Amino acid sequence: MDPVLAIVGPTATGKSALALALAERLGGEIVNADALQVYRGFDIGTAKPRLEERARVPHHLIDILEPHERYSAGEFARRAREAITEIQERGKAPIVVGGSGLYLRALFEGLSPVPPGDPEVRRELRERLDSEGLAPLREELIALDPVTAQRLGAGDTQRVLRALEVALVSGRPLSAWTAEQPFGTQGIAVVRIGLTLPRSILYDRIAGRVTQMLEAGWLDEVAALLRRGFSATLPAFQAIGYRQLVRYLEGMLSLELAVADIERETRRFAKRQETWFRKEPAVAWFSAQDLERQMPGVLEHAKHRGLGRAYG
RNA sequence: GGAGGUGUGGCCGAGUGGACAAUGGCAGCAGACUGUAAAUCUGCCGGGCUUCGCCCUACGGAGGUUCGAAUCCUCCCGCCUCCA
Repeated sequence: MDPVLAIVGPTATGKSALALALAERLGGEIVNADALQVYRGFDIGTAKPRLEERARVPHHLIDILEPHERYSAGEFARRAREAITEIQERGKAPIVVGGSGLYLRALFEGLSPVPPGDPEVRRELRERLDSEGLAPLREELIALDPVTAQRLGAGDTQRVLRALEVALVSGRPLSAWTAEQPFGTQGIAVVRIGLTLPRSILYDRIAGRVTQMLEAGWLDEVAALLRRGFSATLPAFQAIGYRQLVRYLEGMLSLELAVADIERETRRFAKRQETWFRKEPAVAWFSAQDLERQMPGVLEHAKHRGLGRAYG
């Protein structure tokens, strides 16, 4: 079986556009590797491909969940594998597109088989965090899983809670699970194409895109979601932009400050994505400044790396 | 012309005699990341070094007081407000 093509890179570089062009040229189908485009109703702020674009090429793993439903790297990897298999059975080329590094790693390298968490335990930990603070929880983690505790930053709330949850639910430390079957032991073959831009250009694009999103009715979108009764504390509402616009709608923040914050957080996010993908193995980087002109190089690279059958 | 205020590192902004190369934020740079990942977290950020430390230059400018000054005094320069 041919390897799977993956388009990676920071936000606002045009990954979706490139994927669409490639899919049309090659008779491919797109598998979305984005943590937020899965949610119905989160459209504008997630830069979700438009319906018209999705009509041109099949897109998978978009609009598959309601905003209150839970998604995760593992869930993504399972669904993406299914989608890839189906696409290949149809004789089409799967093209995975997304900027969520962990999700892509989960798909292509496989997560360690850590047992599922327990919502009840998670809720209790959350409550303890609110009442006692992080320090005692961290102490407990040091007792239950010193290896992981050592590894984590003292203030890393999210990971401390997660590690504690695993240890409490499974009776084994997270470090034991991951040691047993580390990343990479159940991977699938992939050819990675990376899109990149000089910082200054990328930052300009980010600012421009925020403006465009607002003009396209982003505020109405957020207001509509809240009106439907979805809690602003849902993970989906913690996404960049959504959390700021919620605060604006609640009168806690001026629109001007909200926009500035959205741009800033998006820039920082893009930087984090670059850091992640930079160390990712065998990414072939292409300039995102003129995607059309990059096509031949991208196709050539894909062919070289074993995508001959579908791309020949 | 008179009265008052103010001048801090790329920017904003704390600091009013020693613990100050100077809180914090922004901007910038680098990094971590195993099921919430658009999340969560970390480091650097005046200059130079042999970088858990040392040296130099620094808080508008010049002097002064003091063992010691971003912090007090004097003069000068810039900016702001009010009165004329």
